Amino acid sequence: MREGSSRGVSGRRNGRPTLEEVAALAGVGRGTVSRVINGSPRVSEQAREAVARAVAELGYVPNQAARALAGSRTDAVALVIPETEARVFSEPYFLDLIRGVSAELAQADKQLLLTLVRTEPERRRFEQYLAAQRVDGVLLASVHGDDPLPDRLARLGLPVVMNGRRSEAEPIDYVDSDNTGAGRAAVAHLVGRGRARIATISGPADMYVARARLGGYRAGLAEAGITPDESLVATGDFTEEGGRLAMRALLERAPGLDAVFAASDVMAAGARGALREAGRRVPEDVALVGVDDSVVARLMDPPLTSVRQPIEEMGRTMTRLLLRKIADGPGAGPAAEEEQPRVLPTELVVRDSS
Amino acid sequence: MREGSSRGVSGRRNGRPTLEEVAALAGVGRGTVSRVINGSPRVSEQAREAVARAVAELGYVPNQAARALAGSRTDAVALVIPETEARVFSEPYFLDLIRGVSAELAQADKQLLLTLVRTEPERRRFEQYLAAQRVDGVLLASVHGDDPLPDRLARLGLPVVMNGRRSEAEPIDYVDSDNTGAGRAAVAHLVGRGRARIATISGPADMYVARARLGGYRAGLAEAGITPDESLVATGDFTEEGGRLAMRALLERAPGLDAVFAASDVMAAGARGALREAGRRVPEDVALVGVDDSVVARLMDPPLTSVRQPIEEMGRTMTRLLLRKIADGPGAGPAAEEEQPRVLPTELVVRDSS
DNA sequence: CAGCGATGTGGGAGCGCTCCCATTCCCTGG
DNA sequence: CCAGGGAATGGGAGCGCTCCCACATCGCTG
Repeated sequence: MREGSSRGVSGRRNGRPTLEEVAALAGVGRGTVSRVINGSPRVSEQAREAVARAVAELGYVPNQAARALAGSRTDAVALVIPETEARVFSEPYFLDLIRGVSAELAQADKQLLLTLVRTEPERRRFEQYLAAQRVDGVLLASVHGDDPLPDRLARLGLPVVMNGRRSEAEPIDYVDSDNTGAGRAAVAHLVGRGRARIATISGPADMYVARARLGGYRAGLAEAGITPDESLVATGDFTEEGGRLAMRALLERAPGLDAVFAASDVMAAGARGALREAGRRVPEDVALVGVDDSVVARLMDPPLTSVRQPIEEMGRTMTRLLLRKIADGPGAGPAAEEEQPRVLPTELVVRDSS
Repeated sequence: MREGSSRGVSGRRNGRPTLEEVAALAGVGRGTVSRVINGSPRVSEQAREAVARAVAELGYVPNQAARALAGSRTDAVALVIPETEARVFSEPYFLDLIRGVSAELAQADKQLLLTLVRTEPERRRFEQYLAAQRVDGVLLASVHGDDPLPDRLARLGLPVVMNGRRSEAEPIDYVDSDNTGAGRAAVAHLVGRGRARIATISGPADMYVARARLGGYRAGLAEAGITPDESLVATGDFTEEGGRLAMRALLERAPGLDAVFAASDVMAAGARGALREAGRRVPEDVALVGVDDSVVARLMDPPLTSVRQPIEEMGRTMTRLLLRKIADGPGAGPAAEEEQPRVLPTELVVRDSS
């Protein structure tokens, strides 16, 4: 009698209870149930308890679609990974990033919509999704120097936070790791190991991350009072093969080098191959340092000294920043500078290669 | 005049055009627009064109929430990765899987909802999400032998497809790689290389994938007419350290072994370390074969012979299967046996370790 | 030429919420 | 003792779609 008749209001397709039914069972109105569900303070203790009981008894879970429609918010956030540029980073990078984002979103009870866009059509389709108001905000990973997407999204009024930046003066909110510091730390370490002819294998010059690490390398040399030598600078494309080729070029140009700072572990792995070919021992003849501290570094022979980035933490931080922007509502502009650290510190992990 | 007045029907929060407005501009009814949008054949060519023009002019994109609410389907699919068991697989595994799933979903214009569940509370929360009808179906990765989740979901009436199975007689739809074949191929290769005392480092016995690979190893020996020797079988936990310990145990028990089939690349890496400690050369003294063909295999010294799984293809196949189940509607039962291959072939990649 | 099914169409009736206004009730101060 | 103002509440009015029924309209058949 307590419920029964009021329950089967209509021949519902699926048997899930609705807010209305919870209200009936709790003996209150729809509004009150909604308030309880959404944690409004304007509810009596008594009503709150009655509703809680009814929710438990019916196993009520609010219908997300209805919420989104009525409230024009989705409680979902998109993480966009342009797959074309995925190999830029050593392999586990994205999984770590996803892990951080996912954990932080789960905590806030938001959904993660993962979007790998590899082709232009997929990209267009993705913009359609955004237009269909499927997400409250967007996280952008691995943004290239001239990518127009971030600005386009921002202009749409959609909150956006990027992982990494496109240039020094990035107008859009971002979270990055201290790439300059990474280069400096690597060089300082090598200098401390008594190396003097320190080369570097940099990434493509059109990527900020590559320029920053190269800048750190130069700064490190300057701090150690070492005269820079451009023949010690080679460029790779963040792939293993690129690292191998760059290393060969370096050995040819500057056979006297005694250390190499590679801007990624994967390039370091390539470089290691080239060194082996050339009969140079690591670390005896040439010390080697990479960036990322990925599996690759641990598995190399000898294990690679590498500068670790707090990837998962970047994911978490990005997500916090985005959620804050979403909560602040539209027109709030970029988040205040101080609120969150935008550039996270890196850390040198010393192994046997240096 | 053509539109104008009929447009600003209400002081809408956000300026996106609605189906109603498209209908007005096209000079047809709401129903017709809906039919055109959803590709119904019951529309005259003339109406279809008028609607198409109006859609283009207004830049109309259907509101997903409204669609989901009215149509009780979400056009989204969840991929669940239990993070606790993530290390079971070599690192790039999940990214490859995600890649395959994502590509296939994008093609079908569905959204990917990625859910990493690592803790019990997160898991419960996830079940809540499902109850909130946020997805049309679920893809489950890395399912453990006694995981009740698949059955629970299936009982909820939610279409489910798993990656891998829990046992030989898996009642729920799955896509797996030919783990038995992987073991057989590895052993056949080693036999072909003239090895006779072939050991194996298996995974935990409560995981089907481990049992299957071990079964393949045994079958391979039988096919080669080699008498099995249980002292040549050790068990690891799919980690590097586990591989190392297992290898040490094997060397102790069966010093005369001349080859090892490790059930994962990562365990092979651990085994390689133990072999080095023991002064055994690879491949001269002991030939080594792994499974996964991951980065790890390529970077080992010497590069590791490994059995490749078509991970991305598994992701694609799972997704196709799930989409089909969703399209077939509830109560359609498990998909017909023949429609899709459930067990994808593996492939031996020979490198210098054997 | 009436009669019928096939085909195209418009629009009502929801889907299950949130928003917000109106109402009720109770406590305060004058 | 009554006006006035909060606090708690009920419920109407949508949100933008899909579903489906009812209503043309057409070309056939017998």
